[in-house]
Amino acid sequence: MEKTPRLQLDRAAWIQGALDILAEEGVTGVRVEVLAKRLHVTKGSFYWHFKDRQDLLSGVLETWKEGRIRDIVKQTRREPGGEVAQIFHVIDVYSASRNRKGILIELAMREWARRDAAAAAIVEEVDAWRLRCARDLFLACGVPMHEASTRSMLLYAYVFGVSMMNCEKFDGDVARMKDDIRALIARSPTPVPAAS
Amino acid sequence: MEKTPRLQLDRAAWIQGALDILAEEGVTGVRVEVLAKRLHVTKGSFYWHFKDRQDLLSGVLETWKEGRIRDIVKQTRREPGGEVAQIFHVIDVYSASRNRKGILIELAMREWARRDAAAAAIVEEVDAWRLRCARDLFLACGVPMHEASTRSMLLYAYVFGVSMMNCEKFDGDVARMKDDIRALIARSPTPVPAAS
DNA sequence: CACTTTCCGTACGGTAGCGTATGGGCCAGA
DNA sequence: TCTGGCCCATACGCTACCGTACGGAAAGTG
Repeated sequence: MEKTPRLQLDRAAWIQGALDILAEEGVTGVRVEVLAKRLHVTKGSFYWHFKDRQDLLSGVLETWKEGRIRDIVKQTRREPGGEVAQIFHVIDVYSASRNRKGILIELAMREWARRDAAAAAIVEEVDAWRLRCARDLFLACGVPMHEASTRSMLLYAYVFGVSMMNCEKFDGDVARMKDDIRALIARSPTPVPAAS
Repeated sequence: MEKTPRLQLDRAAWIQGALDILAEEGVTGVRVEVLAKRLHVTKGSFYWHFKDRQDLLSGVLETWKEGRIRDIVKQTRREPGGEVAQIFHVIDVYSASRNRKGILIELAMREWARRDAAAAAIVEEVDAWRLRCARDLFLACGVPMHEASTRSMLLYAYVFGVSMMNCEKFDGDVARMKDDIRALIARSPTPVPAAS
């Protein structure tokens, strides 16, 4: 009762290691022999579990995709009454300060997607899920459809934009600026009294 | 009267080629022999102009930094009366749709900066210039200091955020959404009648 | 015409990484 | 105890790079 999961678990271990390296070095850094050394085994093991390097990378893509979709669904599951607070929460969770490794993987993933069609497709799919989920939150706040789309896109673009900047030396009060921006994005200036 | 510039021009040619590859493949892609092949010469030439690969990369950093600083200064040089229009202009110029190669270099640069201290310092410097220039534009529009800082950061983060997304399949009317976002960022909700 | 400097080609040693072949330990089941 | 499948180690050939050594052509300089 452990044989089949044992094999799967080993594939998962390789993939997890690959994700670690991906965060540190990018796609070009995930190399079979380096990864093997890190897991204290040799290539012999790797080529038993995987057909080749591309096979591993496909596994990484699939694993990442499923994890990200599960996560955004979880983070935006509506708890009645707290919709606005939840938008703040989402911005925090996906911000660079916390969740450092997640952001690094995110960036590596997009760098990868720029040069690989398969990765691009996965990233696109994840982006679509996230944009939909964020938009649904705005809709639940009473923001009309079109503006909900716009704001969710701004939210998403902003979150990834700041993760690429080292803005700590721009102005002393970056924290307060980020709060202001967060409020600017989450606030609903057209509350719409009621639908109809 | 051509000797000194001739040598400099050759270094510049190598650096230009390196920037091309940087846009396509990232830092790890700029390799001496590959670059040489692209320029239809051999490594022998390269190691005449450069001490080693790192020497080339340093040149790339320096060249890019100077170009970017010159550019942001040029794009935000105040033309009296058109400050708001100029903010729109800046957003357009630094947007992903046009200037494709520039954006690719930008992203590659940041990927590089994440793993190299020298590159990180250069990027930080360029970011600081751009944030200052953008903030000055908002100030010229009558936006108070603190909000000018906030808005310039949002502008900057947004522009680079969208450049990382393939949002074309999220909603049919991405163009209109982008217009709305642009207006949201550029608009000044606290016009401030006059200073004092 | 020598002589030097500039610039590039060729050849070499060395490392890192991919994928394959092959063997061997270990454990289950007959 | 023997056997076959599971999992990994070792060894090999191959390619892509880096950096160095050296030689040679071309062009300037006296």
